[in-house]
Amino acid sequence: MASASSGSRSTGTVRPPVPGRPRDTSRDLAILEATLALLTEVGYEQLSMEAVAGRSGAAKTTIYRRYRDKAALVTAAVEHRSHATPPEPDAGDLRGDLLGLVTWLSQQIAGQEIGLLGALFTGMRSDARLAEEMRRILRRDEAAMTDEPLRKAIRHGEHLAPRAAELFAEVAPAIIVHRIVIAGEPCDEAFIEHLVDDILLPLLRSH
Amino acid sequence: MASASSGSRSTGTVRPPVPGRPRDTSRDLAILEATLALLTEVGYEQLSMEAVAGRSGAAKTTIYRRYRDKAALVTAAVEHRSHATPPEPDAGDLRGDLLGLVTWLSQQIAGQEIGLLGALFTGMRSDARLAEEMRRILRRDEAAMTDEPLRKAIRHGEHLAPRAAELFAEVAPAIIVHRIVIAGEPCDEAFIEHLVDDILLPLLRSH
Amino acid sequence: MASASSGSRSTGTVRPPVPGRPRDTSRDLAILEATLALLTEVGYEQLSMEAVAGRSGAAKTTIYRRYRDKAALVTAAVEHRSHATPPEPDAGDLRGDLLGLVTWLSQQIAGQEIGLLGALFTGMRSDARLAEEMRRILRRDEAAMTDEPLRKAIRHGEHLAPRAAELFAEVAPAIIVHRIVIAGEPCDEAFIEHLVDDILLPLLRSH
Amino acid sequence: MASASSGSRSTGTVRPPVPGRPRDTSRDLAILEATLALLTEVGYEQLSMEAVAGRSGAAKTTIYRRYRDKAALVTAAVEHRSHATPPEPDAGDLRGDLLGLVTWLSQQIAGQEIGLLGALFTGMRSDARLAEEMRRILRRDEAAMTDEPLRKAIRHGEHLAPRAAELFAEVAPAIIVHRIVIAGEPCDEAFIEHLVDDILLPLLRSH
DNA sequence: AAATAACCGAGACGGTACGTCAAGTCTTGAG
DNA sequence: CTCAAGACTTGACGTACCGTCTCGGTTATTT
Repeated sequence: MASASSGSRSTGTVRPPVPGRPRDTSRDLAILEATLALLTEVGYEQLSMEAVAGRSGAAKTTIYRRYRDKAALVTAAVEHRSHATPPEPDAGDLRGDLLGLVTWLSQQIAGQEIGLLGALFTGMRSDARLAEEMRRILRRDEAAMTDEPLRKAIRHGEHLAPRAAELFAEVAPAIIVHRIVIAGEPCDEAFIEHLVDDILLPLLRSH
Repeated sequence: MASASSGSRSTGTVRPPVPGRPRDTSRDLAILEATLALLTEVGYEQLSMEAVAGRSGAAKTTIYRRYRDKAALVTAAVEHRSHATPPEPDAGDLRGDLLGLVTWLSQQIAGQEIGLLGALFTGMRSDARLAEEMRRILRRDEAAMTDEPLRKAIRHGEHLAPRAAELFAEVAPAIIVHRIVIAGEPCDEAFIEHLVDDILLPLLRSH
Repeated sequence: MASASSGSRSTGTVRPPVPGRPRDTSRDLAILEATLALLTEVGYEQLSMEAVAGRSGAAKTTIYRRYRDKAALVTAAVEHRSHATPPEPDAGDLRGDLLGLVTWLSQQIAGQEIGLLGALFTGMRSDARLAEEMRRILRRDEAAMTDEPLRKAIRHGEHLAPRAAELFAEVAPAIIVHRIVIAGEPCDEAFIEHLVDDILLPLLRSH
Repeated sequence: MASASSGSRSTGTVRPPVPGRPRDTSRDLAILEATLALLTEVGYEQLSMEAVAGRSGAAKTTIYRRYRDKAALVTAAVEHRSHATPPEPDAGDLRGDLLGLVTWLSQQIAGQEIGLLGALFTGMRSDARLAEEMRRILRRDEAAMTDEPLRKAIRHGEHLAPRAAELFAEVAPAIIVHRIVIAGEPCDEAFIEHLVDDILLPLLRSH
């Protein structure tokens, strides 16, 4: 990858000391945070490497040493952002848990995933490897936001469809993303109730 | 509309004789077709006005006289493309009809909608009006591809959920787009059967 | 050459009207004059295309459309500068005429040729064609400054060496350039008298 | 001097024992030879410190510890190169001796001096002290190549102009450099004969 | 023997300028 | 007024070197 995930994380043994001046980790942080800020402010298209350099106080070369191009930079920035943890299901019944989970999920998608989708579209053609990397992040995030939380939500032994968690992970994010991007409408309370009552609950309860 | 065109097309009355050389309608066609071809070949980001001008044989001026920028051009080009008509349901049973419809639908999305999504992401920040236009097209197309066909498919009086057609139109395209874009996997036969058997049929039959 | 000397200058007939917007000649002028000014101020090495663009008010692309690189630009700028005309010999005797001519010649070389020599050294390796062009200018200028003036100076029928004019053109500029560049000393009155009395006159009068 | 080196090499007295690891003299040699090689290959302008470091196997730090910048490095490299000794005059007559001397001289200039001239042009504006240093080397070399050899050549008591040696040292290198740099033509046999017969001999014999 | 100090390689760092590309605007001559 | 052609300004791209600055590690002399 552009940014070394370096590996060798758990060898336990001494790592062979790389020669030369080590990278300044404070630069990494400044670059990624400037990228995230600009991504939120102006979107993927309008985000320029020049602006990232300016805001982060790093030279352009310092950025390019780490990330081969804009798409890689944005990927890393999104990868780096703090991972929000889903809320604990606490409503006591499945419908309440689902409402809470879907509400939180739609906020996460609206706030964070949209920027990454721009990078995905741009990089898709020119760099398949990079596109795959972005997809990996998106999938991992969606899984984290849906899979485990749902298993908790259905702990009450309700009589649900087999593979209910997988179904939820497949359907809920798809419909939320579709609404935000294609429909261009916010995920308000009415929509979330509709999603839970008319789609998710019938689906999960079907056998 | 982005395109100033439209004007005076079928008023029936005398059109005020505009002075000067009239627009060459063959240019319109050449421009839009070059745009569509390039959109398919290289994607939205890599599509350059320069290349459209070169391939269509039109001058850049001629393009900008019609479309104020790249996003508007792509919007018009997608708007212009020939509208495919959904297949007639002919399997005799609901599952067979759904399989046929979903197969055709996923091909349409994979082939045509993806290009427009790039324009949508680009234009979203800079031009809300344009984004809305692109969404209008996407919504209209999805509706055309789902609403009417489904009504035909359920003509047999099966015992379906109320508003089954709306549900289908909301769920099916969302999941297909999500699979293509986020998962990056093709909509092959196995996936389509899964979509129909595990998601759509349970959902439509729930009451 | 990078800049079209275009030719067709004396065809007398209509020149086939090239399509497209013609180049803005005011840009040519501004670019060349900014180049000359900067060349004088900071020298060849420190002259940057960026600075030329800034001072001339032209975009970098406008410069690169005309001149493929810095060396070509400087060549054109020096080519463009106003050609000074040598003084009329009016001293009445050969020595006086030579003193006047050499004085003027050394001023020209000190003021104008030095900048071009930097471009010559830079371009020599990377672009033989360009180097040849610069040499052509240098030779032409030196010839104009030495050949014709000397013929006038020796009009009195003095008993000079055959090919005296060629000898002068070969020796005088060489020694002047050498003094300025290698010795790094100015061509003051004492040096000029030395050059005329100890080198040029003996040489021209030898038979 | 640019290089702080030199010091204390043959004073015979005790040199104040500087603490710390002494400089690795093998590095000096590698750096200077890499510089000379690159200077010949690509010329002054294209010679980069990075390339010198790469070829010499030395780190950039090690170079900059010795030479403050490119011009100083090149100066030192040219200073360091082996000094060729002029051929003994052995033709028996003045013309033959001059032909031999000028032939050798033009080879030296073509092979070694040209590179230094690039450094001279570059450094002239930015660092007068450095330019003066380069001029010192050039002058010293030219003097070594012309002064002493000529005195030997004219040992036969020929009837020559007073200060003939100085005249030769002033005229011959100037014309050779001029031909190579400005005319861009090689110093072949015909030119050398012309230089000796039409310029040097008449000049030296004039009284 | 230890401490100190300068050396060395490697390479990261903030910069400047490069030469290129595409965007969107402007200007010509011809129709 | 339209068209093709192409010049124009603007702004960002990604690259190459510049000269400086850490690093880990290596010799030397001095305590």
